[in-house]
Amino acid sequence: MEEKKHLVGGISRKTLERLPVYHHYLERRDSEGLVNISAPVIALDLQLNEVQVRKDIAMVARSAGKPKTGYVVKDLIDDIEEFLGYHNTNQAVLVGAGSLGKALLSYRGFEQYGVEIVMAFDGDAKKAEQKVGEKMILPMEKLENLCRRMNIHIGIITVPADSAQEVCDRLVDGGVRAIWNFAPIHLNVPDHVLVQNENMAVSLAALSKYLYETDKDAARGNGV
Amino acid sequence: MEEKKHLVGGISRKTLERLPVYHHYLERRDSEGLVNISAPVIALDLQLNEVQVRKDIAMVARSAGKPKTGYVVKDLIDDIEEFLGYHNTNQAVLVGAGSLGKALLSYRGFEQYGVEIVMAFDGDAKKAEQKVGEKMILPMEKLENLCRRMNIHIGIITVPADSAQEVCDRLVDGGVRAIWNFAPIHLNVPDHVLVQNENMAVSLAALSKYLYETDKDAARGNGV
DNA sequence: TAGATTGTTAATCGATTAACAATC
DNA sequence: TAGATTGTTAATCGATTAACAATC
Repeated sequence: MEEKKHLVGGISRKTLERLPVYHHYLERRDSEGLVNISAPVIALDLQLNEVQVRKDIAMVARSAGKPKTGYVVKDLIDDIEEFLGYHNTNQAVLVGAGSLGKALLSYRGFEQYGVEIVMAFDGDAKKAEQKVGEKMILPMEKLENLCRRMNIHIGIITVPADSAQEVCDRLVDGGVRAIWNFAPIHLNVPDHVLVQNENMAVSLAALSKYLYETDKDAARGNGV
Repeated sequence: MEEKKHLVGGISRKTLERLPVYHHYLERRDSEGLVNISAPVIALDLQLNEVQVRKDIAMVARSAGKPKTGYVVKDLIDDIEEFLGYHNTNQAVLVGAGSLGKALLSYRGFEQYGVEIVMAFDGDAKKAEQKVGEKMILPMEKLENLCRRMNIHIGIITVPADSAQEVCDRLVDGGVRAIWNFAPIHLNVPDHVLVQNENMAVSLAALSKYLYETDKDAARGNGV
């Protein structure tokens, strides 16, 4: 019953993380006119292990690579796109039209990955009824109802941590099955709902920590 | 020589990811007036293993927990903040004042984690010399020079993937030692530089994939 | 005291890397 | 053919979980 921890659809989380990186890399190599590519070359350029590259590719490729020549770049791109579902667009709603929320609303980049934000919700009456780009900001009251009626399955949470769990519950009530959470908080959800944490605090923590440690080492080294 | 892969300052990456989650959780419990807390309770609420919680705490806590009573909530909060360096602020620059970049510029939340964005750079002359909130957007020419002069060690990359590597190189030239990369691309950096990828494409891929798989399963189940 | 909880050592699990036969 | 590269099986490594003695 605790399946979804490491695997999403039979593929390890780590592999899933690398696929978009391969994808972008291959697109670039393709635009340079490269036709074939081998695992060792990919591994070298992306600083990965070549066996790992081969195994990742084996998870998604529909045709095998050829010894000596490697893989067909264009095929690999297609296979990754197909596997990640870049072509079947999912509609999403965003809750919390603060600065981060508005940025995501106006960000074009997501459609490339098959996700389209169609509208936003915000508890603040002043924000509601405004528009960001083409997208309406609606009052929270309409959330569950609209999600259900429009058959929306992805919710993006950009509210402060305090209200994130409540928003999460309401999204789930509205039929949302996948949640992209920008609040630095653990969300409790039913088993059938996937939570994807975009935890910026984590990244910042890692950065600060690294600088702190290296500064400390440097100070020690210098005898300062 | 390949140390920094899993560990940042002696602590495993996974533990580092959980620390901000504990931190926020403990702040909430503290605000509820809770004085002591035990690992099993934390584990239950955050859906983690209790031994894992205890080990994570052991990495950062300066005083041991007491059998039967557990840990002092306030001490734990202090210890995590101290460990993650929330108190020693690092200045950062941001490169790429598109919609995402502007959002991060105007986002208040980072200062809480010890990172302050002091200015931004953009190649577009029209954007340069504008301001977002209190923060100047400056032309790219000044990047290396200003980073050096202001002794800035964190660079945030929000340019399109095509120019990310070039921007990265220039940040490193400017003396930046930690890079927060929002472009969906692998960055090559010298050994002493830490790259933290905030790979939104990964999250979206996981979400899409999950929905696709569960829809597929449902369709199979229904015989549709 | 009895029992909940700690910290730690040992067992398990998953992901990465190495070794190698197959093949174009 | 010779050798680069594939796919796969086995070994290693790290992180998670289980087991347990110590203790308040």
